[in-house]
Amino acid sequence: MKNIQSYIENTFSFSPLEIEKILKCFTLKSFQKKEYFLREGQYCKNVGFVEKGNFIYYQIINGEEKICDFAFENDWVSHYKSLLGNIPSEINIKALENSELYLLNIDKMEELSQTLPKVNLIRSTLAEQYFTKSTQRATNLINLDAKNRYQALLKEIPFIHQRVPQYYIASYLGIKPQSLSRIRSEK
Amino acid sequence: MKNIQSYIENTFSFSPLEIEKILKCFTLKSFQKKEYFLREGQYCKNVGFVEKGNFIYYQIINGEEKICDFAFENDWVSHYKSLLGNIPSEINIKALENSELYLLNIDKMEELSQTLPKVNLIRSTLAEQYFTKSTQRATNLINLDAKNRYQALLKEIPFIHQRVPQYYIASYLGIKPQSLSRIRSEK
DNA sequence: CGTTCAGTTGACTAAGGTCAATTCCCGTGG
DNA sequence: CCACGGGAATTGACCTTAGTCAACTGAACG
Repeated sequence: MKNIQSYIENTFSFSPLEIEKILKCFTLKSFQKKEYFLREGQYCKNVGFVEKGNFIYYQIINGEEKICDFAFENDWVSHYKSLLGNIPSEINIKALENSELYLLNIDKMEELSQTLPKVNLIRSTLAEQYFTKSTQRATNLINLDAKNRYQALLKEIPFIHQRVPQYYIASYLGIKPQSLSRIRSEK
Repeated sequence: MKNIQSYIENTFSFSPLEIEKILKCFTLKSFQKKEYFLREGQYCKNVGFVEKGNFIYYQIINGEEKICDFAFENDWVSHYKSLLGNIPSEINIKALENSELYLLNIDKMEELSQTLPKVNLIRSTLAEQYFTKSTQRATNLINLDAKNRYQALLKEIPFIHQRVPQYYIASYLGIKPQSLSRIRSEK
């Protein structure tokens, strides 16, 4: 079965009919490695569900790519601020691997939630997930040193080293690649 | 005129009749200095609009109060995750001064948005504001040193020293009170 | 093979933390 | 009105963590 279907079945209590109705609003799109879901300056009009592959979120600051998030299978991909506020994105979201997303257009979601108010559950789950992730990241940056942030990340995404280059992981943690290398060697 | 009224008039394009309808759903509540809007473990059921006064958001971590947000006049007060997810709060929100909030119950907001769909604008503005604040905080923690974070905060809230003790400001910035004192004297 | 770029390692530096001693400020009670 | 007490803020000396700069290794790919 498709990831998106089992995700929606297991996360919300929709009837088979409702699920069918919801799934019909999504369209499948493939992304090549390094292809962009969203670029700085664009308006984000979709939320995507990662059926396969992975994506990084980053900003260019002082000429450096600063990674601010990852998305793997069963995560949602979107730039919340641009989507909700209808403003240009300050971030870039690109595929690190060949990937597949189920896309849902924001206007379509709006429309769908008229006939099926329970769809608002999806919307608030999405909001909650994004909000939780970014506050947790700030909390970790304040309360944990680099080594503990790294261990927390490994606990959250144990397979990250298999799928993301180490210098991206370091960037996400807010440290230099050299420092992450030392943390790892120190064991 | 009340802050809440001019805020809603200026932020959204509602008709006078709509505004009246919306305002009727809010109730005014006073908070004594040090009184709590929300405590760890409680379920957050309201959003509040700060008519007067100010509030801090904090978590207790390793026995220390870690400040994670402030709210002043014309800000919204709420714990988004608890409100949306209907889960107990991990944070505390308390008044630093004698304050007044206009409270809107989440179920009431739900109900109101049935008859007046434009109310969803308020909801998404709220979400956007919270999301923006927390991602900006994480971005600042990654990209700026303590001095620049302090200057960014002063730019955002120029009057903060008049209304918040310095050790709370330091906590929000993720540094020790001694360090903030040194940053200020160095100027 | 040689080029390139990720990752490692070493030596040194800088930002911020820690511990401790004052000093400042403000509310309270005599 | 003044003196006192207690918490906030400042300052100094020293320490720890992560950054910087640079050299080197190793794997991937043309």
